[in-house]
Amino acid sequence: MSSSSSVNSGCFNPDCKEVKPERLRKGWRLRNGEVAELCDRCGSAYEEGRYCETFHSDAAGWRNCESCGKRVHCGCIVSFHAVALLDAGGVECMACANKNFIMAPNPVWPSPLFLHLPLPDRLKDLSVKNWNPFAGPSAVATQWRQAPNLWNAATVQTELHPRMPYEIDRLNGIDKLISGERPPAPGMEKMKSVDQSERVTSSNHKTLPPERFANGNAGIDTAPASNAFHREEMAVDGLQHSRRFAGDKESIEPKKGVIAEPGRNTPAAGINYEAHPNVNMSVQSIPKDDKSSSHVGFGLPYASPNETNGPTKVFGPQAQRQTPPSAITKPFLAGPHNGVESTAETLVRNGRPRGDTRGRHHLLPRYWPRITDQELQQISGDSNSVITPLFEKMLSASDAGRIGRLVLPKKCAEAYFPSISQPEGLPLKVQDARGKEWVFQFRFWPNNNSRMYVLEGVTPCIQSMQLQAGDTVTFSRIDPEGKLVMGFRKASNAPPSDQEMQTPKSGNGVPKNGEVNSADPSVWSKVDKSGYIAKEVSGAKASLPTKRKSSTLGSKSKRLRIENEDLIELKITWEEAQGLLRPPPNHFPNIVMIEGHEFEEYGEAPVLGKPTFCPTNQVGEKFKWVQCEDCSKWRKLPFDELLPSRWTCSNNSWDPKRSTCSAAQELTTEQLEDLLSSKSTAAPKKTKAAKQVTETVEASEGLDTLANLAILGEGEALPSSSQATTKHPRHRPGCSCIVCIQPPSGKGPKHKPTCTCNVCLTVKRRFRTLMLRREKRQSEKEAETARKKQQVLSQPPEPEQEDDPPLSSNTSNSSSNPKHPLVTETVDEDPYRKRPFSSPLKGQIDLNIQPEREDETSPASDSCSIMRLFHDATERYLREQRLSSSASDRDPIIDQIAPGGGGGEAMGEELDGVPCGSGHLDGDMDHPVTLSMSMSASTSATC
DNA sequence: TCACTGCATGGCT
DNA sequence: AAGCCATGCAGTG
Repeated sequence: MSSSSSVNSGCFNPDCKEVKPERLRKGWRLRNGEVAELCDRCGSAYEEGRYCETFHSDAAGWRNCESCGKRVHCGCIVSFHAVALLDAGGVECMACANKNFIMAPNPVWPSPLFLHLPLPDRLKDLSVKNWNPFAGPSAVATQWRQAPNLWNAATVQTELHPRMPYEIDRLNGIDKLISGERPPAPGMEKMKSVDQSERVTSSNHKTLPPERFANGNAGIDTAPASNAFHREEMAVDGLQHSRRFAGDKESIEPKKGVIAEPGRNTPAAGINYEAHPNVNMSVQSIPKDDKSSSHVGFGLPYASPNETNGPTKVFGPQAQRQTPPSAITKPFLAGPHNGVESTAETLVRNGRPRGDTRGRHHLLPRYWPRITDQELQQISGDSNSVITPLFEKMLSASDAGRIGRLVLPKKCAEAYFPSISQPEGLPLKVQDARGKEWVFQFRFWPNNNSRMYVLEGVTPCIQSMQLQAGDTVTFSRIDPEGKLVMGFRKASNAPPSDQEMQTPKSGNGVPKNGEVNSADPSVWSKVDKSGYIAKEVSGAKASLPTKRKSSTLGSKSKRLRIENEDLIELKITWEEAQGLLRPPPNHFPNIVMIEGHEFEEYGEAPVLGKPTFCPTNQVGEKFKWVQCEDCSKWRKLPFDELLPSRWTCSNNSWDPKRSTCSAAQELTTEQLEDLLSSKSTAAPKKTKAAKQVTETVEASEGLDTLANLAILGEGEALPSSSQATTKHPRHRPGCSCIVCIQPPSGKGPKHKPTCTCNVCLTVKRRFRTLMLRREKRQSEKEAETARKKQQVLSQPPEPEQEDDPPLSSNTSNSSSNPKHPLVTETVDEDPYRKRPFSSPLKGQIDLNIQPEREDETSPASDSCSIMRLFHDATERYLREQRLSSSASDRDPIIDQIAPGGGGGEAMGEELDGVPCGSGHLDGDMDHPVTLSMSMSASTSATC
């Protein structure tokens, strides 16, 4: 401390007799930025507003309140905040000033007075139920630069020393600024005076719901916004108010200088740090693009959507932009929704000048917290906690990846998180859904003259919450505890408008829906390093972020994802997916038995559709049975009935009596089972569907996916379908290909050569289909070649680079053949053809292949792995054929691939010789099929 | 070889 | 066109 009194026996008060106080209490902010330390007695006097009466009774500067006549001291740093200077001259005590402020028709003038209100008075007069955010007991909490801290209730107050103007700044690391390290703030430098009449409306003050004040949100301003304010901004604002009050706008600049220069840090400067929530009311009409709004300090950048419904709905056009307008009703709810200037929060944040922030005054909608009032209520529970949604963010693959870094939206970070000046940042305590506290490192990286904020060390938390890419984390604050809560919303959950977005919480402000979803951690998958997400994401609706560079939608798609509730993620088992495949019209599938499993084979792309079955009754009438996706009851429909993507009983216009879910099912489950089992096609799946009624909801989600996919048409047609899945960037939500249906890398069963899982079986089955096609093409090709040879008898045929090589030939030199992608895709596997079965994938099927990329070579691992499957598939298929098929039914493919009937390696060698493709094979065989299904299943007709 | 860290890159708003 | 930010990637241990 620079004061001579600092040499005093510990108590800063030179008049104090206390030599060695047991403990020191915080007093007023000194000009050097430090805080006067007082003994208990002096500190108590200070806190109670008796300091000057006690120690300065004989000093000059005593005046009488113009209103109540009370004697007030206005001549020292201690008492500075206890008086208000009146426009007409004279002074008022804070009590009167406060009263007048509240009641005055034009509340503008007193605003600065509040800045001067000594803490004790502030607390008493304002009856602020502080929603204070982060003024918690922890050191971390004190890092928060939240304006509302100024209005912390006593509970908070006790956690800290009495709130003095500078003190808060110090707590937030602003002391540095005061010490001269504070960089120039554009908002200050460019600060313009704004007509008070534009910034404040008396009605606002008068009509503020009590809780507004109770929350410390001071009317229009809401918590987050308040939080967003930086001390600097507040200071600026305070200055402005102060100067306005003094009727000397021009003197603002000098004042700013005072703030920035510790040596000149006068009490007046200190005032600037004493923003008052009430003053926040003054910002509404600040032109949003007016940088001067930065000074706003008082104007919370964000206001709750509620506010648009309330008496304080005075915001500009942006105020109308709240997302789900009806979603949030709590007055205290705050968020960026209103779009009210957020410039202030960033202009001088972190002590760095904010460049051009015009037009970026509010958070992007994608970060708006979409929490309903109900959710807030649930979060706050029975307690008096006040939940302040701050922002939310959908987890990207990077966020959810193992790297453990959650990229924070810059504005959010700067608005709601503590100010950090060093890249190392600081630890941040965050409470998760289960009330568990985590400490993340909140830091930033310099990035293009800007910053990139991240939360590090989030992996454990994210895993704990079972979050994946596509899920959304929400940051809220619980007051008065001031805890930062990291809630979450699963991608599968309904959007806020459904009021399902977040959920009852576990008392700590955490939504429960996620917990519900994650009740069984076993069903959750982790996001692997590649950013794949598990298909098990419960529910069907998902909005998955994709790799930015592989996405055709980019950031724009984010909003689409958010808003497009039709987006769903495949969540069915492979078996279920199999059951969704129907033979195309006028085609009858071949039933193939592989390892005792019955599979359909389609000569052409199958139809994708809802799980219906179309039996024929005794009189030859054909009809269709379809399952309601709500109640899982099966309903009978005309055979030619076209089904929507989601069919429920309510869609049953054909049978009004059974157009509600409450209507009884026409057939018993047993009868249905009989029907299903008697149906030859897709028996496994359909039988299962009939039997496992309880699982039909889940299945139907998958059906939804597939049906939607079919209805929506081919991939790029709609954003939803064009969006690559995180699981497999090249695939689309709803993709039923083997890549997408198989558990993510590292999850699920290992695929050994003897594996008989559905995935492997499917690979085998499709391999056979491929072989059949290839055989057919090959035959055609050979015929064509023969014709050519006849035409050029005397000349040796040109190497047909463009043609499919014979099945038995080495295809290593084959090049891309646009005419025969199926074939040409197989060439890339050549380098790996002869590799032994030692896949580096260790038995897994690597999903990270890009079937569409015919010009690329899949990793060797893919090749090996897939090849192994093909080997195995063929092997088993042959075995099966030998067992179950007659000689006359021999598959030409078999004859060709396994002429020797050998097994094992021999078989593998034979197969290697077949240009069947490696990693591409999957995509070749599968993905195109998926697309075909999409196209051919446009009606979901499945019969 | 892997995990981690910090910065760079570039698509997108 | 500046800035944001998802992601890549080199360096390091």
